[in-house]
Amino acid sequence: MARYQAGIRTEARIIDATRELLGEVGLDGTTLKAICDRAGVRAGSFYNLFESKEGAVLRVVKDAIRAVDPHPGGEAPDSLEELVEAYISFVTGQPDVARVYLKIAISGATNGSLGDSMKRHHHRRVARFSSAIARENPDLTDGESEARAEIVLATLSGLAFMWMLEPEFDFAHRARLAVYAPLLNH
Amino acid sequence: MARYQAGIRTEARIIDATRELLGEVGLDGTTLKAICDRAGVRAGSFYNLFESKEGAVLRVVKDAIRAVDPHPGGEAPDSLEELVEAYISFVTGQPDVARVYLKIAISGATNGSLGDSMKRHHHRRVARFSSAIARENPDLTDGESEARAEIVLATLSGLAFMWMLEPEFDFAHRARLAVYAPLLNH
DNA sequence: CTAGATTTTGAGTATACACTCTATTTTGAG
DNA sequence: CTCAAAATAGAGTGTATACTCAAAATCTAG
Repeated sequence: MARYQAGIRTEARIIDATRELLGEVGLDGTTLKAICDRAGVRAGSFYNLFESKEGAVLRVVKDAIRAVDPHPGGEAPDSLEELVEAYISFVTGQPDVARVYLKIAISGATNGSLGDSMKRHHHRRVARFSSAIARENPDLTDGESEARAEIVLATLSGLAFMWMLEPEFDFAHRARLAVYAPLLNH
Repeated sequence: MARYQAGIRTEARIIDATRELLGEVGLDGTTLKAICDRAGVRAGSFYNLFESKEGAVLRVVKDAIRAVDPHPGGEAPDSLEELVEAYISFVTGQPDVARVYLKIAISGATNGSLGDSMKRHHHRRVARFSSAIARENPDLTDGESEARAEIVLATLSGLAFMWMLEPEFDFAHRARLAVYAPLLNH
């Protein structure tokens, strides 16, 4: 009944390979053969450990979603700065996971069960940022806070996509400039 | 030697079907069968008019890229406001084409010849926005203008992605708020 | 109307995919 | 050491894909 060490190590290698591939070549490039080749495993071993390819992909994607928002309860009293810095740490500290998150956010967001999951996650994030902004700017209406939260999140996402386009793009620097400085001169 | 009307109409139907599918289900969901079914055509007719599936996809994608930036020469003396309003018109006025542009920007941007094309397009756009910002803010250094251009473009892209996630999202309103108002209170 | 060119058809090909199954090897608790 | 359970290998299955081709249908200039 107890699992053997070999199987546990193999499972980890498969998950690593899946995450790397999702970040490098996206969802449709992550074929079973590619996963098995990179993990140094045959198809039979894969299916001894996972019910389907989708199973491995979902594990990686759910981990990525969780990594970008570690307190889904919404109880953490984060400031906007903390939220922004957490996102910057996420992108710069776990680039593999971040790439998976960003690729899936678009390619899988508009259809499938993954899309619903992404939508819920997005609304949680907007609410999170919105309440932080409202806390720091008590004169704003709910709608104004939410609008600003959406704009901050859109900017961070857009900059992260630029970073994906060119890995040398200084995401952290641009993100701080965008959020902490006014967008245009006034 | 001269082409027949039937073939020209069929070609247009195939291009329309390809554009719709790319916007609805993305690159990998746009199969040859799906294109032919929607266009009311058999595979043989498709290949009488196009060299490959990629050929039809590239025509649609290049049209989409051209639609978002109608003056690639860079000679048009656009203001930032004109550039932003042009982008808003693009998203709200040609949603099909915009969806194709946004989907491909991510799913196809990191690999393949399409990726290079997208990178060049991106740099052209940054330069375009950057020179508009520099023109309107002569006290900024080149680096500062470019940074602000990247931030404006990231925000517009991010908001457009939110619009893709939920078609009811008021993209135009949020975009104007983001660009013309300071991001946070000051 | 006619004939040559264009277009359309639809069965057929090759390949890649996710996944299965059985035989074999490896593991580790007793 | 033993042996049942767990893990692995690798050939094999069915399906979907992009693409081909020869024959039939359709078009349009003259």
